[in-house]
Amino acid sequence: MAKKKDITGDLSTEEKIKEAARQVFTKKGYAATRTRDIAEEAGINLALLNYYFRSKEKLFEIVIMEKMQLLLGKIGPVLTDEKTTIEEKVEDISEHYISTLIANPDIPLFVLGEIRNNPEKFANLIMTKTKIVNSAFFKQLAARRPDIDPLHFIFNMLGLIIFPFIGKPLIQLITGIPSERAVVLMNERKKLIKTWFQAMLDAK
Amino acid sequence: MAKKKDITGDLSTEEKIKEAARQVFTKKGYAATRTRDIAEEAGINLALLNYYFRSKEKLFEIVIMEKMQLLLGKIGPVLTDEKTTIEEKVEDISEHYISTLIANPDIPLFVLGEIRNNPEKFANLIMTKTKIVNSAFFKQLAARRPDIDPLHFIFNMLGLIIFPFIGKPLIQLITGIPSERAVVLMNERKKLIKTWFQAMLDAK
DNA sequence: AAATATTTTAATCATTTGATTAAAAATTGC
DNA sequence: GCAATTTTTAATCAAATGATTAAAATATTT
Repeated sequence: MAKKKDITGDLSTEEKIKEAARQVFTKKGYAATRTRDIAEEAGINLALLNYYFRSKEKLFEIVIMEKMQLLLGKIGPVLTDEKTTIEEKVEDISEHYISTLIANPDIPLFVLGEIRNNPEKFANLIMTKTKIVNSAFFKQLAARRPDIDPLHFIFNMLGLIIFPFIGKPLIQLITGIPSERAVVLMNERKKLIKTWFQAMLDAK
Repeated sequence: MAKKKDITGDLSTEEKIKEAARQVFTKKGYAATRTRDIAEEAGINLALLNYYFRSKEKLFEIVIMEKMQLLLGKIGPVLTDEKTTIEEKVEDISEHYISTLIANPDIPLFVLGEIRNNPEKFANLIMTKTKIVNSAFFKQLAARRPDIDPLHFIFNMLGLIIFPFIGKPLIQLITGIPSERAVVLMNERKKLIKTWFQAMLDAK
């Protein structure tokens, strides 16, 4: 066997390809990505991509599942936790996701775009992973505000957290704010969202 | 001249192609769309697409500009209006956009995705169209809450309005709510967002 | 060091896809 | 009704793209 491991900090060929695929796929989406882009980004011969991963589709599968896990992995357990309050859940999710998204700002648009292009494909995966409607969070919201559909507050929370990352290219074009300031703003939101969410819950 | 107009309710060939292009482009994005898809959707010969519009790119240009206008056209004038209050602006934008997006739910993901893929292309267009940072809305927000960056409230407003439409495929997969109920929810938000926004503004 | 197994490369294939062309069909002006 | 113009069609092109192959290079085992 001549298996090369990632020696001396350098990545193995396989890992170089995967990392390049993460970059290119998340930035441009599946359809706009050419396998040659990935090969170039990874600095490897195009044929190696198929040697290690069989096909563009298979490589994509790996990347999208990773990113989906990153976007959806945390939410289920938190929302179904019977022991925490609404406020604790919101703060937990807010802090966790903003940190994750600062490190991976392209994920939401990427994942949501691919779901749009292929809803059937992800249906099973997502449904098993997260059952919001029967969660503790849902019941807590319904008890606190029986007059408003709990889904509204789910939308609100996710909108406050995720939208800035989706809308960033637009807002950055409109306002011209530098990306360092954008990061500062996002960090501020970690705490602010909790307060805002409470205010919305109590609004009459 | 043998110019065919859309007689007896039927569309002209040119308009049939444009309408098909709207459908396919907004649903799948530029890269994932094949000119053959559009031709098939329009029920016309593929060559007619190039006969009327020269190229896929040119046809796309028309569609994306239309949709961008729909997404961004209203916001500038409202935000720069010196005569209206914060609350009136929020209500106006909220009602207008939710109505528009119920009729065109694919627009946000489409437009934001294409901006992501080609930020330079839209830079000029967007900057001239909307200068939020010097708007009356911005100043009003800064006066009302000097302790919080007004951009946060821009994000909040747009997030509350737009996110449900972007996240709908995801939420629909997660919750399994039927799309009629989704429309009901979106209509409810028209009024609710105004209240929520006020609550966030006053939150301490 | 020789034999074997693995990895990498350059060349090439087959399909897809945006676009063109030349001829046919339909429409219009006279 | 006939000539001119416009629209539509079928066939085809050229470039792009995902994938394969056979040979070369490299690493591993004995």
